[in-house]
Amino acid sequence: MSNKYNPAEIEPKWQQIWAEQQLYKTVEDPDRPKWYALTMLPYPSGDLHTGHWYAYTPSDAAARFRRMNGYNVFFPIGFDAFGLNAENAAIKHGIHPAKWTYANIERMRGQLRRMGAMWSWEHEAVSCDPEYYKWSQWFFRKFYDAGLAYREYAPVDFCPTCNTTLAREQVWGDDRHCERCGTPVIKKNLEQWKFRITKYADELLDMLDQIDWPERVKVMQTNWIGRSYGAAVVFRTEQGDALEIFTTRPDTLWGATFMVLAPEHPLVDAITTEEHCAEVEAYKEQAARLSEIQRGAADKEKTGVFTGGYAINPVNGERIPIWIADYVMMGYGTGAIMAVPAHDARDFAFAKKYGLEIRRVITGPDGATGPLEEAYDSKDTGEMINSGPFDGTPVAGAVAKVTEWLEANELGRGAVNYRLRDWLISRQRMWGAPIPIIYCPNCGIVPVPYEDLPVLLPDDAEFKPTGESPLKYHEGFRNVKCPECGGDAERETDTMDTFMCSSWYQYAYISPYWKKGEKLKADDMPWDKAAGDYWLPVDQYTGGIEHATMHLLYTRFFTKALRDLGIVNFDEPMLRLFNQGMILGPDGEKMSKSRGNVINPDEVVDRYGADTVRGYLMFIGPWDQGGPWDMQAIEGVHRFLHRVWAVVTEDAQLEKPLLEANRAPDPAQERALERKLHQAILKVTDDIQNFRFNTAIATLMELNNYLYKVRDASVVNSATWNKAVRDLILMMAPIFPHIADELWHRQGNTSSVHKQRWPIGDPEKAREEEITVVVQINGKVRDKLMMAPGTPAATLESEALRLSNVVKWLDGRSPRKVVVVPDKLVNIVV
RNA sequence: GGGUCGGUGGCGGAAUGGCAGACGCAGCGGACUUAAAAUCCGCCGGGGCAACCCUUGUGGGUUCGAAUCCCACCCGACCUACCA
Repeated sequence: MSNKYNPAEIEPKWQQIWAEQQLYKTVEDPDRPKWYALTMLPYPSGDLHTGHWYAYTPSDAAARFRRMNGYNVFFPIGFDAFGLNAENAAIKHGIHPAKWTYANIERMRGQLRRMGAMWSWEHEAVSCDPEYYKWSQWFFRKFYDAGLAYREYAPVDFCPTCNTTLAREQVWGDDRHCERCGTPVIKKNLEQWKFRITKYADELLDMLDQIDWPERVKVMQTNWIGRSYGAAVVFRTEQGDALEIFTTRPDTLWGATFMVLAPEHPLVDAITTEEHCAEVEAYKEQAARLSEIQRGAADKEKTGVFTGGYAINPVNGERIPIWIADYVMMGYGTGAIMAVPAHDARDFAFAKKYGLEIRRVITGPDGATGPLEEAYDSKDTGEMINSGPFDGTPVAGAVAKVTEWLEANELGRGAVNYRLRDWLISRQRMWGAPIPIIYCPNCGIVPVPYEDLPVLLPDDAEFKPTGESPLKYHEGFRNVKCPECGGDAERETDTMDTFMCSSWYQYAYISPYWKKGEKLKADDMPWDKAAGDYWLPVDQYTGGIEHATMHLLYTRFFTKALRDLGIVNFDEPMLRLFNQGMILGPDGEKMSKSRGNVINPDEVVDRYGADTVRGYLMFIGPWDQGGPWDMQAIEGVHRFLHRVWAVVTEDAQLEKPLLEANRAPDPAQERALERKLHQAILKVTDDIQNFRFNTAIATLMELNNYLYKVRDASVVNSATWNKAVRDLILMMAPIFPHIADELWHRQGNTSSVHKQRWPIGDPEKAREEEITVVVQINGKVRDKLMMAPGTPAATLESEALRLSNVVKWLDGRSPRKVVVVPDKLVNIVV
């Protein structure tokens, strides 16, 4: 056995021993509290990068900590294995996506094992396995039966590079680009499958209060769902067509001097007069073209054209012109607005530009009624004017009063509007779970019967460089007999959004590939119910913030849908969430091949070992903050491990009697060490519990430095010393699992350090016997007192006033006031 | 435009109303070595010989006392956006 710390030797050794002893195998145990620790599963790109290490090793440390604290911890891992990369590789290299994917998974399993994490590998789930996607299809079928899955012809976002439609959540940024590849999306009119997530809009919003998630994720989801209260008011065109609008300001209805429709609005053609026809057509075309590129920045100059048509304002019977403009979106509200230029900035700008009437219906804060320089949009200050029966009504509370009046007069009603759209799940790609639907010329849309699941992906698909899904051209796949009439029919060739597969993986882990090879039924249970009842829901979820309005929204919806289907009996899938930050390259920029700032974790592990890499990543700073990789700073953590190794193994080799005969035990030193130890235990316990790994490691370093300081003193090999060394090893176990187990065994233990209980810090033993009390004069430190804790304020004051420095600074003046904070300070004010 | 988070030594960061800079990196000095590396010990915000003074983006405020709380502003990161 080598006496030097050699991670290359001990790390593979312990990884093998842990695997052989099935140290991390999980079984349900009703006698222990359960803890389901989940971390976002990787996409099998083929290489584990530093970001994976940054996401996974701290969550592993937290899981290990829970385990040492008596929890029965479930910490599974798997692969989100469908997706376009595999398909692109297939087109490029002519290999089937499954082959590419499974080869990558195999490689990544090896890389993941090098982290030394405590994953329950026996629960691994791979979403592209037919025994997995059989259930993804089963859920689709359940949603279809429940009316939560439907097919709709509508304008949708399409990525021309990925050759597929996208959900609204997967279109990002100002330029509306594809979340996956960055290409700006285009609009297409297509018939697509959607999930009715909007049914749960209120619940998704309101239940955010019940989960312990980071505030910024809650804010992002709140904004994304975008609930706003107001009124729906029905205007009429002169031809008599109803023209419904949504407004958050029904109190400004009397100020509506024109209306604006989105260029795509279905009534545009009906209201456009012959005279304006050419202009309107031209504008519509321009808007359509623009939306394909992009409608541009928000501060863009507003444009629009008059249709020649008029509408009747229901509250005052006024005839107002109808315009079309691209600042009104078909995808929000009804695609039509009443324009109140006096009290809406956008309408104001539009009215100014086109010379439309601006009529003030709310007074200014000072009672002003004159012409406006800019839109006045206060909901709190002012009163209504030029508003018929409401003149004189204070604007605060006016929305409710007007809404009531609208309802009483059957002109409109209170309404809630959401920004959230239904989740478009159709993807025109091959490498995904096929949507289990058959189109029959006689029977129409026919869902694949439960017992016929899964609808398998063909393994002889032909990949064309056109980027189109091979399923479309695969006769054997596409042609099918109708399950109802037995006649010739065709399968749906679109597959499901991969976010569908990752919406339920936390359940798949419970019993991976449940009912393997069995036929499914409508009333099946997708996992072992008893195991699910024990483990669910997830107690702690960790992962990146980039999924705030995608995966994290979808999986919440999914769980609510499952609850309504009677499959789960809770409302929220993940009770706590923590978002780690992003690890950056040494230059402080996002790691990327093109920047050449990528740190390859394999190489760093080769050089320093997994424990050092784990510890370094956790030592950089707060986990949710991320930060740049520092080539040199990692040495500090590595050095720390060497120093721990040295002090522990040297001590073990000493084999000297408990205390050398010529040295008397020094109770003061022993007490000091004991105090330091218990302070460290309390601090490290609190820190790890709250994911503050950086300060936890700093505390371990401090304790180790202290051991160095006292190692030549008479405490060495005393019971106090041995306890300190033992607890240091225990506290290192979650973050540095390999070196901890090695040192633990070298201390003579035979059972793994990872089966031990976390040390308990005793606040009594951690307490200082003497406290430095700062003595200030006018808030400036002038002297210090060493006092016993709990010394009464009066004593502190009189002691402080006797200090020579204090006497000198007072210079004969008498204190005006003395502030005493026991155990902290005395502040003398003159 | 709106929202969220942040701004502390040469660097990563600690301290969330009570001694600013824990811990680590880099740097400096010393021990060991023929020498270097490694290791160990010490120093390490700025000014000043010193007593002391200055110092947490800027300016105000609250307080006996502010990096921490409040107001205004500047800068940065992320999210979001003609949302009616």
